[in-house]
Amino acid sequence: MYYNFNEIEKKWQDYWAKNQTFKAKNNSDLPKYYVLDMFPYPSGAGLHVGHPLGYIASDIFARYKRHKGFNVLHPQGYDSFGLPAEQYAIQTGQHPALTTEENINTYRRQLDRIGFSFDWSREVRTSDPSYYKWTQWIFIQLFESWYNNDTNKAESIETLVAVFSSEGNTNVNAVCDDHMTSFSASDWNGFSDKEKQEVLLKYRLTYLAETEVNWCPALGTVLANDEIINGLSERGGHPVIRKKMTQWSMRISAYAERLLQGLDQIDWTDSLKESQRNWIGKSVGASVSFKVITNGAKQSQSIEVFTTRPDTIFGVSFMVLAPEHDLVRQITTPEQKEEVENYITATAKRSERDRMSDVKTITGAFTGAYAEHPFTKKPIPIWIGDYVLAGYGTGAVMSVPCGDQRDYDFAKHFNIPIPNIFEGVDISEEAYSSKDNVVITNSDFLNGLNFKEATKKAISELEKLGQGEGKINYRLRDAVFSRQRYWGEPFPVYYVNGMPQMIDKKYLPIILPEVEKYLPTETGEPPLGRADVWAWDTKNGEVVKNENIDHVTVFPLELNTMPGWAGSSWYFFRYMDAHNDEVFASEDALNYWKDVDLYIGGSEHATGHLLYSRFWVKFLKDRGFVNTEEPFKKLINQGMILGMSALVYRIEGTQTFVSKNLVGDHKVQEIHVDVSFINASDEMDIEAFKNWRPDFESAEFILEDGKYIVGREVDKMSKSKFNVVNPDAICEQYGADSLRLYEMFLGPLEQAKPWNTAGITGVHGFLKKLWKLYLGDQGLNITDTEPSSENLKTLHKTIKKVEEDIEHFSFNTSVSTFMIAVNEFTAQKCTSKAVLEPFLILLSPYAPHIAEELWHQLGNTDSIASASFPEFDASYLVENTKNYPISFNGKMKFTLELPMDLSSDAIEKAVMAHEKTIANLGGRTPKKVIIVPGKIVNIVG
RNA sequence: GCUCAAGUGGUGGAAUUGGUAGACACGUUGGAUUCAAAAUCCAAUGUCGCGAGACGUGUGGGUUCGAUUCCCACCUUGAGUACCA
Repeated sequence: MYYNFNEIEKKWQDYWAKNQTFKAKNNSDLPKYYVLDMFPYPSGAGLHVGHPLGYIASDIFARYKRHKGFNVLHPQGYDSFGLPAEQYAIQTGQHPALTTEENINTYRRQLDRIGFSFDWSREVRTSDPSYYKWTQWIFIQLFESWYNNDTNKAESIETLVAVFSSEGNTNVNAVCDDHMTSFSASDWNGFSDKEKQEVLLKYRLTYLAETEVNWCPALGTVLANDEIINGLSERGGHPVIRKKMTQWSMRISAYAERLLQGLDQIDWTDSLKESQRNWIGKSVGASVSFKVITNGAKQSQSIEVFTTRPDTIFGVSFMVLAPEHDLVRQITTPEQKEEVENYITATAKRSERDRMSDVKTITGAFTGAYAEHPFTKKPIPIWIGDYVLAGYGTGAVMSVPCGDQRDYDFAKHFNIPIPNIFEGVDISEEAYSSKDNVVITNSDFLNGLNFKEATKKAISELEKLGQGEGKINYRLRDAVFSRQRYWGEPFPVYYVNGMPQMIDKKYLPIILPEVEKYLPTETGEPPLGRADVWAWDTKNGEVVKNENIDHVTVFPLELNTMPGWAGSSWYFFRYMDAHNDEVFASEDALNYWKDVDLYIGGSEHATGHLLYSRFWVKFLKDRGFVNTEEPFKKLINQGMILGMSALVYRIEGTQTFVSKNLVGDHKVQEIHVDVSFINASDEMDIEAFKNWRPDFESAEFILEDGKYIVGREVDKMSKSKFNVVNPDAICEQYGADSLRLYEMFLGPLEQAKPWNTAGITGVHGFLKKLWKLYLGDQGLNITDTEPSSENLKTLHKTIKKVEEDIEHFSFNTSVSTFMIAVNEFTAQKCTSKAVLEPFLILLSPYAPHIAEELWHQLGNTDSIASASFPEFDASYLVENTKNYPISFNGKMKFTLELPMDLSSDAIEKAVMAHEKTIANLGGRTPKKVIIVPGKIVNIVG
C-alpha cells in the first residue's frame, strides 16, 4: 500500500464534515477553550501559501486542546465588507455582494483542502444582514451612552438627562467635547428639543461633529489615521489631504486610560503592547493658560497650552501657535497681519507629505501679540509656526528653548533669547532636554528643586493663580466612523431638523439598498445618495419598515456607511451564538465562552482592529452586555511568509540570457520568472521558460556546467513578481499534511520567512517513512508485542518535547522531533501498538489526515480527535548510571554519576578531568555533574 | 531620532533555567539500486589542517570553572512610530 495522500485527505475531510467532528457545544462539563483566527477579507486573488500559516498554528493548538480534554471553540468567518469589492464594482458594475460571494466560495474550497478543524456551523460574514443587524444595534447603544468619569464607565444617556434636568451640567464629570458651556437645570428645562439634542450629542459615545479628516480624493472617502501610510492611503497608495467634514466619530478617547491599563492584564507580546502604548501616547504634565496682551493692553482671550515640563515655566521666552489655531486671526496685530496671512497660506499649500519630509527647515511668523507670563508678568512674544501641530494637545506650546531642541532651533533661527534655567548646564550648543540630573535656577520659587519637586510646586502655584492644573494628555484621537462608500454597513440613522435620530431597533437590520452605480453622486453625496428604494420608510414622523414599495419621503437618511473596523470589532462574540436573532449572543453563550483564550493574526492590526475591539468590548462590558473587559487573553502574531523570487539576466538588447554566476561585466536586465520553473538547486527549467511567454520562445542561454542558475530575492508574494505559490497546487502534489508540516517547519511562527517549495520534500519524505513504518506491502506492520525500553524512551521523549513545543508555540521544532522519532522507531524495528498508537495522537494536530487514516487502520472506529493526549512518564527517560566516588585534597568528597556503558578508559579520563575541575572550584560544591565521554561539565550550586 | 525584535554553516533553522554549538531539513559530493530516469536507501558535509589538533554563534570588552545564552559599548538588519510640546 502506498501513501495516496489525495485519496486519504479527501476521505477524512468528508468524514469530519459529515460527522460534524469539530462542532462545539455551548454547554459542557469540560473546561472551555476558545481559539480564534483573525478572519480574512475574501480577496479576489484567493489564498496563497502565506495566508494559512496562522490558521495551521491555531488549528494545531485547537486540536491539541481537544486531546487535552477541553471543549474547544474554533470558528471561522469572513470580514466581507471592504474596498476592493467596491472598486471592482465601480470598474465592472458587478454587485460587490456577488464578487464577495464568489471570493468566499474560493476561500472556503481552499481552506477545506487543508483540513482545518473549524466549526463551520458558526460561520459569520460581516456583510450578512443578520450579522450587521447587530453591528447597527451596537452603534445605537453607543449613541445612547455617555462616559461618566466619576463611575469610570459608560452609562445610559438617560442617567445624564436625569442629572441635567435636576441640576444642570456643572457637577457632571463626563468625557465630552471641549469648551462645554455650563448650564443649570432651569436652563436645560428651557432648552428646545433641538437644543437638548445638540447638547447631548456632545456627550454621546458616538457623535456627529465637524472634524478635520483625512480625505482621499482618489477614493472619494475619509480614512482613519491607521489607514494611512506615509501620507498615502493604505489601499491604492493615493494622496491624502486634510479637510473639514461633518462625520460620525467614536469617543474612544474616553477609554484611553483603561485601554492603557488593560494591557497589563493580557498576554500579548511586548512589542505589540508597546505599539498600543505609543498609539495611546499618554503624557503627564500640566495645562497652563496665558493671558493675551496686544499693544500693551490685556485682552479677554487666553492661550491654553499643554506641557510635560511645568518645571521649566521660567524658561519660557516665546509661545508658538499652530497656523490653524483659532486665535491666530483674533490676536494678530494690524502691522503683522500681512506676514501672518502669507505664512498661513504658504503652510496650507504645503501638503502633509511636504511638511513631513521637510522637518529641518524652520519657518514661522510673529503675530505682534504678547502673552503675559503667569508668574513674572512679563510679556512673551506669540509666534505661529508649523512645527506646532493643530491636532495635538491644544495646538499651542509654551516654548522653553533651553529645554527643548525644537524650541531651541526656532529661537536661534529668529534671534529670540534663550534664558538658561538649569544649574551648571551648558546650553550654548543645544538644548538640555533630559529630565534627570537637573536643578532649576533663575526660577524664583522653583530654584534649587529637581524635576519632580519643581513640577509639583509649579502646578500648585498655577492652581493658586487659577491659571493651570495638572493634566494628562493622550495622543489617541477619537475615531472617525463615517465612510463615503457603498460596500459597508448602513447607519441606522435619519435626520430631523438636521439632528440625527436612531431608527427604532425593531426595524433592524437596515439593509444596504441597491444603487445603479457605486460612485458618489453628482452633487458629491456618498454612493447611497443614489438609492431611491430603501427597505424602510417614514410615516407619521417615525421610520418604519415598508413592506410594499419603499421610498424615503419625509426625512433624509444617513448616506455614509460604517468603516471596515465596525464589523470586526465584535465578531468574536457572534461566533458564540451565531444564529441568534433575538440578541447578538445569548447570555448563556456569553457566560460560557466569555473571551478568546488564544487569538492568532497578523501584527498589522496592532493599532487598528486590536484597539477598536478592546474599546467596544469595554463599552459593552460597561453597559452590561458582556462580562469580559478584555476580549483576547493571549495573542500571537504570525510572521509573514514571503515569496522567493527568481531572476534571470538578459543581456541588454538581445534575447540571450546569462546564468547568474556568469553575468560578470555584461550589461543585463533582471527579469522575474515564475518560481515554479526553478528546482531545489536554483536551476531553471529552460523548456518551461521558453514556453512561458511567446517573446522567450527564441531565447538563447549562456549556461554554467550545462545549467541555467537563477538569482534569488526575497519579496512580498505578488503576482507581478511571479513568486505566488498557491496552496491548492501544494496539496495536489504533496498533500495537505505535507503543507501543514512544512509551513510549521519553515521557522518560528512569529518570524517572517521566505517560502521555498523545494524544501517540502523533506517533510513529505517523512510522511512516506511514517506510512511505511505502519503499513508494509503485506498490510499492517503493527503488532501487540511488548514495547522495548528503547521504544518507550523514544515515545516519552517525543511526548515531552511535543507537549512543551505546543505550549510554547514552537511548532517548528516539533516537526523535527517527529522525524527523529520515526527514524528511531524504524531503526528499532518497532512494531508495538502500545507505542505507535499514542504516537499518532501526538502527530494528529500537525498532520491530521494521515494520523486519522493510520488510527483507523489500527482498528479504531472513533475519530482520533476524541482520543486523549498521552501521559508523559519521566521514568522511561532515566539513564542507567553507576556511581563513582572521588575525592579532592582528601577533604571534600564527591560522587560521580557515570553512564554504565562508558569504557574504563573514558571513566578514567572523566575522573581526572573532574578532579582538575574541582581544583578550580575554590570551595564551591557541584550540585550535579554531567558526564560526556572525554569531557566533563559541572553545574555549580 | 525614539521604541521593540533579531544577528549561529552554502541555505531555513535547533540548542526553552548559563553546561557536548550546528539537532532536523534543504542543498552539495560520493556510493547502492536501475537499460535509463523518477523514487528509494547508505555515507560524507562549520572553517583551517595529510594528521594530531587548532579556530569557530555580528564586533570589542567584562562576569564565570564554563557564555549562542548574562552585563557594558559598538556595528548591521527588520518592524513599528514620529516636529507629540
